[in-house]
Amino acid sequence: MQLDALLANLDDEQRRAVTHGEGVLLVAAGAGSGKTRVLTTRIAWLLATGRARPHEVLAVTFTNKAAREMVERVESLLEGPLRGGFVGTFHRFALQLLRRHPREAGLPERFAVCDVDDQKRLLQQALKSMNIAEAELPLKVARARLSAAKNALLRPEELMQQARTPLEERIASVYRLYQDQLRTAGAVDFDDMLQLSVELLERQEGVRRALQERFRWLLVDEFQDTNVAQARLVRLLGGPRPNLTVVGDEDQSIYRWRGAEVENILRFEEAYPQTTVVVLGRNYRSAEPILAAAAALIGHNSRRRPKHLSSQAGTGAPVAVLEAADEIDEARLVIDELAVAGGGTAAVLYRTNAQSRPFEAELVRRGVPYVVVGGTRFWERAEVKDAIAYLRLVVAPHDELAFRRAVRVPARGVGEAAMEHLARVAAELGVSLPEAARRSPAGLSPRARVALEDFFALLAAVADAPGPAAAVRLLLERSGLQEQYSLDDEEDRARRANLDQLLAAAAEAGERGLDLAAFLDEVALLTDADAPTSAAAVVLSTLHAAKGLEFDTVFLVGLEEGLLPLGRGEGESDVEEERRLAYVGMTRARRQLVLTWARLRRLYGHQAETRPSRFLREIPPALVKNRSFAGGRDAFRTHLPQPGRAHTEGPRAPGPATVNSAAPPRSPSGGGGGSAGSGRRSHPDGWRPGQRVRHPTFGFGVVLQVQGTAAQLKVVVYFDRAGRKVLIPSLARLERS
DNA sequence: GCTTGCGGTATTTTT
DNA sequence: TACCGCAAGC
Repeated sequence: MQLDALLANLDDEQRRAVTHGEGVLLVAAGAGSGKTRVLTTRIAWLLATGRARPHEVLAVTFTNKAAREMVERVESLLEGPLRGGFVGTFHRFALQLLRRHPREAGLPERFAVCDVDDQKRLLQQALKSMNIAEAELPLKVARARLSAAKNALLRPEELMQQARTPLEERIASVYRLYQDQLRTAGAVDFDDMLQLSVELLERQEGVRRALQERFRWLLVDEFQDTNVAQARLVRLLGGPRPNLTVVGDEDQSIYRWRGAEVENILRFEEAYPQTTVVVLGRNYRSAEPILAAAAALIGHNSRRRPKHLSSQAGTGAPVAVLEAADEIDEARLVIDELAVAGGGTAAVLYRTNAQSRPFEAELVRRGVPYVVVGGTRFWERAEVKDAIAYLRLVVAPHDELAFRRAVRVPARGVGEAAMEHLARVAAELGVSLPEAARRSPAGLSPRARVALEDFFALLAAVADAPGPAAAVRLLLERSGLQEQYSLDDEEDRARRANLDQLLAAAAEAGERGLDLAAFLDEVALLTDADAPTSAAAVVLSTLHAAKGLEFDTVFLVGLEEGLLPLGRGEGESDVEEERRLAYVGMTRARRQLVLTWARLRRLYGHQAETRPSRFLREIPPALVKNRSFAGGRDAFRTHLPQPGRAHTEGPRAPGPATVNSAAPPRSPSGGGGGSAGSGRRSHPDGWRPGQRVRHPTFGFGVVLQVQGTAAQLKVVVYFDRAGRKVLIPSLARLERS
């Protein structure tokens, strides 16, 4: 691509960031200022000008989705594939590094990656063996503390030294024990990946040098969310004369509770004195009043660089504030308003997942398609993890955690007693737990012994299967994992279908040339099928999950003291993070922003009076159109559009009578709304949003969204009875109906 | 060793 | 209100 063309559509600031040469660059990118565009164009520019060769580029993001998007956009700019460099998440980079140098990192050759469940189980074991009661140190707290320690690069000894109270000492001891057990199991957890990578690079000069020489260009997205370990990793990779670009916005830092250090970006110039700073100050997303309101709000934070964002998205309606009687009324008001808003994408954003309920109920009642972002995600579902545990054991025969999980499901008569016996035998023989089980030692019940023999025979067969798909298919057929779920129960059928999806994912990985081990590594780092950026449905999402998305209309709901900001207004820094959260929510809106609160809210079963959020007061009245309904619902509702054309594809529509009083949220008029993968066009592969389909397990549904093409084709379907599913039509038996 | 009932507890969750 | 994790029965 021509250089001119590459730079043609950038504003001055963006261009300055993109064409910065060597050295350290901080791009302070306000909401909607074209951050991703700058990052991707910069990579393309570095390559196109010959400053960087592809294999010298290391770009890190936080999510797989962001990484994927980055690759796609760079490739489209370059009009060709991007090969040789690394674009991916911090964790993927770290895992790759550890896989390449397990010895140097002090790990066994084929170490396992343990998931959250494994982690909890190990930790629980540790707590139990130390006789620590749940009341003294709840599992959750322990996990959070250990994670925080690891993210801060503290080893058990160091944590012990820092301990001020007996409880802190206990935590440090738990940490040590947990870590020992993890190593004995030959496993690393998520936080280890980063911590061990840092240690590896600090200790092994050769490895460090090699990486520094290879990756001459580093780029980091969402720098405001980095923790100590990640910042340190970046520092080590950069070496003495880094070519480092970081992009971020402290106002959108919302993961402090997970170890993110806003200081990393606020004090970046202290850490890298030679930094050039480019401020992207033009917002291309939100209409003027929305941006002004958001700016006024975030202006109340003190831990930030003062900045000006100017709207390039034109004027629009003032921000509306709606007062509802209670949370049910809130849902009704919002969906009413949605009907009036007409056209474009829309989202309801809330602080806590529990708030989605009334909205779901109301949307179902009216037959409006909707999508809930988050919830229990595919890869976290028990049935999927059970199957994965088997596969892990095939790849790493000594994976104790996988063994413990797999052997329990389906129940085969190997329970706690047998496990304890095996653990003793393992300790005596000095072998791993699965190895002990393989030897079928004396002292087991005959039933357990036979069960174990069958179990390992199955694993051997799976191991011999050619490729991941065959392995999964064999596993599902022979293990009973599929049969343990009935065909009558709705939940169970969904579980079966999820296992089918696992098979589909394995097949897809196989097509990409991955073997079973590589497939599992990928799975370990995967969390979700893509969150929808836009769909022919209303999006319900927590504020956290909405980061990075945008919608024509946004409803930010539950603006009450105690809910947003959440909690009991303890530390001021907590309130600042809550304010950032509200800010992130507001700046998701392109054309229209509606803020709501309810006078009464049912929380944990009790209804209580609320007070409007301080955040509402922090927005100047001039920017807001207040529409309070003292008596609840009246005048406004009479403005409801008439039912009109039936929107028959509505999910869970029991019959025409209840179908539709709200217009389809993405109306055919479209307007300026159609950005990502726009919904209505018919798809070359024959699937299009709105189409009715049928699936042998899920029954009837409607296509919400079509992503990708050909073999990569995925369709998002909202099933009347099973809800939202992402399917791969080439594998799932999906039919038009 | 696996299913039923009770009580305590409640954020947010990129990997 | 709802779920989850623990304690007692088949």
